[in-house]
Amino acid sequence: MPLPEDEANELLLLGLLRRGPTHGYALNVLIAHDWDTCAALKKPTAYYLLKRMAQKGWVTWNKDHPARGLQRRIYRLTPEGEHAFWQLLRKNLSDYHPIYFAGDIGLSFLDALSPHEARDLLQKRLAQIQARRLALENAPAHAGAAALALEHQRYHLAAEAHWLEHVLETLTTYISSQEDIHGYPQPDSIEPA
Amino acid sequence: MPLPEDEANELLLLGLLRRGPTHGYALNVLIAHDWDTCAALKKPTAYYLLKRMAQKGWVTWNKDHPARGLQRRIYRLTPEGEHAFWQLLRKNLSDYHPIYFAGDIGLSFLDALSPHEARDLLQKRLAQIQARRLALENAPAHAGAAALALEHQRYHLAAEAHWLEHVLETLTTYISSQEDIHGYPQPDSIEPA
DNA sequence: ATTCAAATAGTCAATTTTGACTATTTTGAA
DNA sequence: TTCAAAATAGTCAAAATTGACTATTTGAAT
Repeated sequence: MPLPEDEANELLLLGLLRRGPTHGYALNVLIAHDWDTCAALKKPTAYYLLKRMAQKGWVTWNKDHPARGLQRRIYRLTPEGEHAFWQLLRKNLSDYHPIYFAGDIGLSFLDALSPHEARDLLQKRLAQIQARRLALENAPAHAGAAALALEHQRYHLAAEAHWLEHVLETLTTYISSQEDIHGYPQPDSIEPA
Repeated sequence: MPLPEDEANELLLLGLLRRGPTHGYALNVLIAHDWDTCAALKKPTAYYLLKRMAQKGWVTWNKDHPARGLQRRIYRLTPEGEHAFWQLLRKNLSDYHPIYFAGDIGLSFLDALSPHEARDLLQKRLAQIQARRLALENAPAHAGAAALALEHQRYHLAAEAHWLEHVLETLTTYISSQEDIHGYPQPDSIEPA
């Protein structure tokens, strides 16, 4: 039983090969350009998966013999690969793939820091989210295929920004209440000896 | 330069050890119970990371000698480990960690299916999201620590559900318009030979 | 004509991850 | 008390992942 991401990556490669026989470089460039928002598939991993799918009989390759230029492998889908594509697509669409937020670990230990420092750090995080949102707004609308994925990523980032803003509001309110009590701002926490 | 998830997992282990010396089993049970919504850290990986952090001088362990019961390692934080905790915490909080949705790969190839089948499959996905939301609503509010992470996961799942509902609405509208044109529902697509 | 950068096409060693496994101790039911 | 299941504590071989590397070809500037 492979991981869900593993299956998704295989699905991506099969889906791209379904458009027609392709060589490895084109696959990797396409993934890095048009799927950069939803796939973290590095080049060596792509070649590894292609080899593995070849063993499963889903893809084959043959060397081309260009009159000029580098010799290279032309990968193509087999009928079994076409079948696998449909199965993986149906599974991918019908399953929910849980998300783990690496950033939530830090939030779990937020109370180890002073509210002031926590707020400053999270504001940096929020700025990065907003920068990413801006970048995606200005991104050229990837024709058809990845459009839904792009819309999803935008929607997600908007939700992330809203949620972080809410957290920051809570923190700021707390800081204000502390200032009221003590009459002066709290110093930043120093790492205990 | 380690991966962000890697750093987050180290941060988690350090943060737990910061509460006091602990043996491996307790760490793993805690992670599986209280951090299951934000960390995908398996037992062998946890032991691997503990060993690696021991090499970095961040943690040490000594065997205990219980009068009865299994002998086991008691892991504890070194001063260097305490220092590393602060560094990793600050980095984790101030950085945004991009998310890759495995489910977006399938969405990119949605047009390979009939709108009818696509709708049915995505409705299954939505049902799973709603089930997970319900489970999290009824989850016992993990005391303090992971509360923010839980809130985040809830917020995220609500956004996911809303977005999928929007996609499904678009699909359904499209299906209706097709029915208007043809006067009868489209048959489910058959996998091409 | 030469040279330097970029595009093309992958490979490999080292690291990371995990499913499956071993082994002992405690608990609780019959 | 006896036996089985669950809790406890970790290990290991196999698989997956990737940073860094090699090597050739093309394009463009000089």
